[in-house]
Amino acid sequence: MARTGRPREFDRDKAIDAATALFWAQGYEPTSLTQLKSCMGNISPASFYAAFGSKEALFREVVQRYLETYGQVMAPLWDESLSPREAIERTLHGSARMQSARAHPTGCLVVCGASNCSPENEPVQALLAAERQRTRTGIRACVERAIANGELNASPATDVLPDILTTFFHGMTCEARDGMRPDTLDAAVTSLLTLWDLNAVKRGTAKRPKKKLTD
Amino acid sequence: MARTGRPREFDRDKAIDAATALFWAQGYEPTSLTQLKSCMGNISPASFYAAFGSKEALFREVVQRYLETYGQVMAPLWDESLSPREAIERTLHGSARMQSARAHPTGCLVVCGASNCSPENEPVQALLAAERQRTRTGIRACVERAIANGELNASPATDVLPDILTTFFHGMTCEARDGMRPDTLDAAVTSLLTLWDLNAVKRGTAKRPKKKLTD
DNA sequence: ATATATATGTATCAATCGATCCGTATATGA
DNA sequence: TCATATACGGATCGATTGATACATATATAT
Repeated sequence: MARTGRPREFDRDKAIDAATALFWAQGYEPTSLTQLKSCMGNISPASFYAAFGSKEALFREVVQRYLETYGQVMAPLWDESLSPREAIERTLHGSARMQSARAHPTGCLVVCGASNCSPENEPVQALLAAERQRTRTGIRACVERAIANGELNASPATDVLPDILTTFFHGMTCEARDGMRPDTLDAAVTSLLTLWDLNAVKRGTAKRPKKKLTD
Repeated sequence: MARTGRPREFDRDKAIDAATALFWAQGYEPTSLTQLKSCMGNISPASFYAAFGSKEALFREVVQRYLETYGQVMAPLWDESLSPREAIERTLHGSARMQSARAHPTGCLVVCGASNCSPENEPVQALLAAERQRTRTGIRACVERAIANGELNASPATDVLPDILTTFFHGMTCEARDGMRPDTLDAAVTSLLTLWDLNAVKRGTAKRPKKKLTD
């Protein structure tokens, strides 16, 4: 049964998409209610607050939407049907291309969405920090699974491999924002994964590139 | 000869240091004049504007100060008395420890000082972006010098090496801000540099670690 | 002593911030 | 038809933003 009351005159989903683009490009704090209402189709303050509650509540919906769409480039991290190497590879390549694509703001909303924040908006910071931590955990789990699988050697190098991958991953936001091209970022990912292969257990059927590692 | 007029009642240098800490921790836009005046010793608006001109002008002085102090961890990049490998190594290790030190805000001011910015403050963004570009150029120059010196092979892997190093370098800000410990970040740098050594030209006197690469 | 130059304290500016109130419009349910 | 529920337009809230005005205080220069 349809909901009672006067129907909304704007598309709530499209409004969230528009807000996502704005928050993604500018970050949480610099994005004003005026800008938001404007990009959502010049809706009134009353409509805004009735539909979303507050700026922070809208941002939380935006993050949720982002994670369900663009953020799905990270999904391979938690897909245990993939080999750990493939999971990492797909995640990094996918993220590199997504973050540097020109169809939307560059970089990662989770990394740069609230990187400059007043103390009063610490909860917003914390929301994104928790999500970044989830990524770290996912990357580390892949490496540990590879060690458990016998795909990677256990060694000091594989101990720090998650930190390297994570640091590089988070650095892509800065590079993409500063204009690095998708192909360039993608090639960097490919080469970085040499660090994985260096520590791969050598077998007849090992997943190693056919070309020389250094080429 | 001493300057005419009533002398300033606060220490301009210390005020800039205090402002640096604040801008570093919060970023340009979220840092208010009220906070700045407060941390500078409760100076008045008149004193502030007489001494610094504007919030943006102060920020430019702060960036200058930062580059001359903390930012000097990057100096090896342009020190041609060092081998390229040493220059990169010292820069990354020094930056890793500086950015994660607890004596001051974590991360790099140049990376995160204006990462969330309204369109109206684009010049501030541009100031830091130009500095980041300078870093990229410096890193690339080191790699190219190493190739010219014969320390590194010219190859697709060395072509993308600057991009990998730069991306990792810029990612350290996120990791440091999220609490990564100095030793951890430092160890990641050490391991990342394996990518350099993989492409080092092999000679009897080559600068290669004595231990196995993967350890 | 007087002029000049700079700094300070206080009050205040216009603009914008996120958010709320109120009267009205438009839908459904009984 | 009338009650209920939701959305809308527009005015406005108090707080804060970066910045300025003006009178006064304190130094040097002549």
